[in-house]
Amino acid sequence: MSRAEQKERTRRAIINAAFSQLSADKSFASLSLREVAREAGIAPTSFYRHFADMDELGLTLVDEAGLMLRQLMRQARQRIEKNGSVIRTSIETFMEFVTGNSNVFRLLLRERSGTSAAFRSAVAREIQHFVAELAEYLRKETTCPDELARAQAEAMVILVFHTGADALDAPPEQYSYLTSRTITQLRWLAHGAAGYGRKPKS
Amino acid sequence: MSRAEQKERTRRAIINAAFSQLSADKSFASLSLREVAREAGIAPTSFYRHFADMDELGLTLVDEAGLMLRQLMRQARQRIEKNGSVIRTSIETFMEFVTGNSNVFRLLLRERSGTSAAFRSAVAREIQHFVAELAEYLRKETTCPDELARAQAEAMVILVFHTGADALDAPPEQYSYLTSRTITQLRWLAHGAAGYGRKPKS
DNA sequence: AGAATGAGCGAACAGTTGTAAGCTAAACGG
DNA sequence: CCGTTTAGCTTACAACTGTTCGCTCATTCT
Repeated sequence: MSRAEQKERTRRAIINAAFSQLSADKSFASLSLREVAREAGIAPTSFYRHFADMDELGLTLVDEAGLMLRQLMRQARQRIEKNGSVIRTSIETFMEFVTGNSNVFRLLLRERSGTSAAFRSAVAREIQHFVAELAEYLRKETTCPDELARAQAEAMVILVFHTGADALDAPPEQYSYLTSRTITQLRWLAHGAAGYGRKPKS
Repeated sequence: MSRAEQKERTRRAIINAAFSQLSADKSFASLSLREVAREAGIAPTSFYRHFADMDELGLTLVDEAGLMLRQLMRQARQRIEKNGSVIRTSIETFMEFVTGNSNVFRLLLRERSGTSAAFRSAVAREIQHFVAELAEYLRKETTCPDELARAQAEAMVILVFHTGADALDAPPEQYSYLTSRTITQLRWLAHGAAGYGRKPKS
């Protein structure tokens, strides 16, 4: 086997080891270098051949998680074309991701407010992809001015993201309730934003 | 000095030590028992005279943080009576809390998605106080049916909470923008919920 | 006054952590 | 084919962790 090939292989082993150790009771911050190395089947010191420290690994994980999210968006678009029903399809796709890759979602959820500024901004950047894309859609589809389209998109993404977080601690029989609740909230936002030029009431 | 009195005093010293060690780069989870004891000016082993373990301390901190939040709500109500402008006053009061007690807010923000189920539900409970109170207000003030009032209140609280989180990483000159953006979002919600009986469009 | 209680302490423990130094051996480049 | 490169290893160390044990000594109770 080629050397570069083998190196990439154990690099992936490290990444996978890290992902697989994440859980409801174990955050990335509570992961130790040695633990990861052990799970990856390498000596602790070999870790350094691939990452300078745990932070570098963490940023890689966030990047990969963001990648999965973007693939998800593409998948959601396909479904929408065949299905119509933009809001419902989007949320349901997202919920499937959250429940099917809960550890990946948890990583983003936690590091969004974690102790590393670099992590926080990395997660924020991934979320902004969502917001930007949704905002563009809203600009095309509605008569919303640019600035307000963004604010609307941000609110929507926050609510959906938060619903995902709720789902992590909720029993599966509540998923459909959570989904429909969020659909209602998003419709309110869309409806409110549509019928609302500017009203400086307070 | 009475014994109980003195005990309460060092108990507070421990709590204050823990709070004061929290920061943008230091979460409760990354706090060690010895660190807290050192800051509180006691021997590590003396910690156990007051708390069974760090988790118990953490739950106490969450409770205290929740208490501060409830005091904040009361304060906001007073301001509203003198000031009118419900939405703006509420958000501004909240933002003052976030910026003035950022470490307390960060605790709630982080433990909401932390690794301890007990912490998560403790924070969720505190947030539910907000939601319940706001939902009751909406029921009185509007024609919203109960279930929808709750959904509306939840969305609003989430958005406000999230704005607080944004403020933690934003330069102070952006606070007013964040505030007005959130006001807009809340108005959309209120407006959308008001003019919306039930419309099964998708 | 005398006994009991309990907050706080120091020493010690077994465990874990990140990381440095130096070696081996296999893949590579000339 | 021989020298260089380098992924991975073992060993080692110093720092820190949570927790147990037994002691002191001021407050409290009888």
